[in-house]
Amino acid sequence: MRTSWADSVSNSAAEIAIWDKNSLPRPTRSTYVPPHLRSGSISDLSGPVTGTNGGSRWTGSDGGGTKPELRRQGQANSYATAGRDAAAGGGGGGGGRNNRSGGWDRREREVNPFGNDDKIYDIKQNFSEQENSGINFDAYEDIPVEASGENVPPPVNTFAEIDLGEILNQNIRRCKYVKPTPVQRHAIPIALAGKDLMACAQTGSGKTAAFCFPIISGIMRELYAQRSHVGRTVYPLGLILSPTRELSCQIHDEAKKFSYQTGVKVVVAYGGAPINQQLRELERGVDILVATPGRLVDLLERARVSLQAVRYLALDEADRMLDMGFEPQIRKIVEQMNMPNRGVRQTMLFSATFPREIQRLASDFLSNHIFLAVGRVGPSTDLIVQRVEFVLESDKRSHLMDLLHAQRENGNHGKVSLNLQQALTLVFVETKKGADSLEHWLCMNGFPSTTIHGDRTQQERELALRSFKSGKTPILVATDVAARGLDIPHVAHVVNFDLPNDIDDYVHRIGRTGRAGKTGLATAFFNESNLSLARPLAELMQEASQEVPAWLTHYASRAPYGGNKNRRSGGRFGGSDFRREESIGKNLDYYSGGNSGNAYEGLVDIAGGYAPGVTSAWD
DNA sequence: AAAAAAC
Repeated sequence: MRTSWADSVSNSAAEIAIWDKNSLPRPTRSTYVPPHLRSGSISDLSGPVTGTNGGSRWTGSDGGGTKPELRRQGQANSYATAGRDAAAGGGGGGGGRNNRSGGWDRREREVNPFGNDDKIYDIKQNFSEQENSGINFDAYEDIPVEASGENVPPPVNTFAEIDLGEILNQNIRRCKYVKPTPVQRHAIPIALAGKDLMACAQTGSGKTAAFCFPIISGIMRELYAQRSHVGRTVYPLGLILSPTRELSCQIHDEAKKFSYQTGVKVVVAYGGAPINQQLRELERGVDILVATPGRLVDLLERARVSLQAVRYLALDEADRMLDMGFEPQIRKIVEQMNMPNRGVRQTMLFSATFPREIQRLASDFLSNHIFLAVGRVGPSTDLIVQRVEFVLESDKRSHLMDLLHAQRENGNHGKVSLNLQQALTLVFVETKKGADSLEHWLCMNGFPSTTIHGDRTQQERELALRSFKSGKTPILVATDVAARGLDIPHVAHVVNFDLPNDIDDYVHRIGRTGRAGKTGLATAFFNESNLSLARPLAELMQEASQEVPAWLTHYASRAPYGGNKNRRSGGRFGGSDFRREESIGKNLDYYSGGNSGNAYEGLVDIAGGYAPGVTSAWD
């Protein structure tokens, strides 16, 4: 039972004040409240805990030009700790809140995310290297990059140049990151400069880090960004949204590594799992919340989370988040839930694919953003070999069986490998029912498989993913729930048993292989029910220097024009800035476009005029 | 038409 004091606080003082740190006195540090005292009798906290303002400094979310500082009002029971301030200095203390005496310690020891969590990922032990050191950086040297917008900060070449501070540098070393990937080289300076960002880039090349490091660093540096709560409502400073539960988990796992010992607390919330545990986790404090939209809305409606203090918003797989199914929910979260306005918060959108319509939608959430596109790895050949085969619906199963037998006999497509390193095969189908049925059939025919789709319980989904990752069931039959973002090492083969209707989905699906500089194979079963995909698929494959079968070219040439309805934004690698494209449409003058001052491009002649609908960078 | 996402 909450005390009346707490109730009155939550009624009257729930606002997060925004003020200018330069013109207002800095609040004195609030009293630390150890976790075991928090949910209990708050009234022990000697009433108003500090605060220099009278509590009337609420100014709404009008930025007034410069980015204002978001602050808790003083009179509530803020329990921000001193840890972050010291941690931001990067030196002396050698750690964040958790290392500090009087910190969270003892009761809540931060689990070392680099430590012995190999129960889940035990297959890694069987592979020769850590994942990240396996990245083939040479392949990244010459990739094309486009960045447009005002005052684009130049890219960096090393992590040292970025100056994220010693604690983050240690985590970078622990992650075995040697040097930043292309998306990191470009995106991190942009994000650190406080700019909004729309980025097309590969997930396999460290996209998560590209938005996590700036957010963590920003929260550490910001002396005024203190963790706070009012009653049972918590106020995260960073919010990361993703379209599937598994992807949210994955981002959370990574973010925990990046934030280790920084004192920045990352919590994940998603549906299908008991909410109580997530609530407890939130109550213990949250700086960065990683969530799927549905569960977040639930938490917001229960008033267990408020977005009022959000300073950093990141949407992963942003084009999916803004497509027809998700857009209303995202709009609700971003525009109708008290989140600071664009321009006040910093917004970062990441995806491999950014159709122009989605870019236009997304610009509602952005303020004078920089558009960044990082091209695919390698100039003409690719890490993913794509094959298309004409397979009648009725022949699909036996054809798959042939492939799997051949694969089994060849080992990993001819690669010399240990038994342990058996190739993982990811099979995409159209429907949940189809997934179950194919999985059952494969198992009956001697191919240990499992399946992941939205009709399975979350427990089943997570078990399936673990079983697949570990190699216990080296075949995973999946719907599009697994198409995006999931980083599953050692997927050697992606089979599009049923092709998707949207070429972007195809791009994301095949991107589950050929990750982190490794090679992969993607096989698609094409038949007359995929006619609308013929043209974009043929174009995509041609662009990626893949062998396009004559019959596919034939279908493509006869395909109805509507096959291009999901028209991509043009440009040869991952799309280009729709603002620029629209200005081209108006006056054909490339560089006089209103929004694209000071653009730079690397290594690619953007003005070359590529057909719309062609692009080849994947997430 | 299907998939995903809350209870």
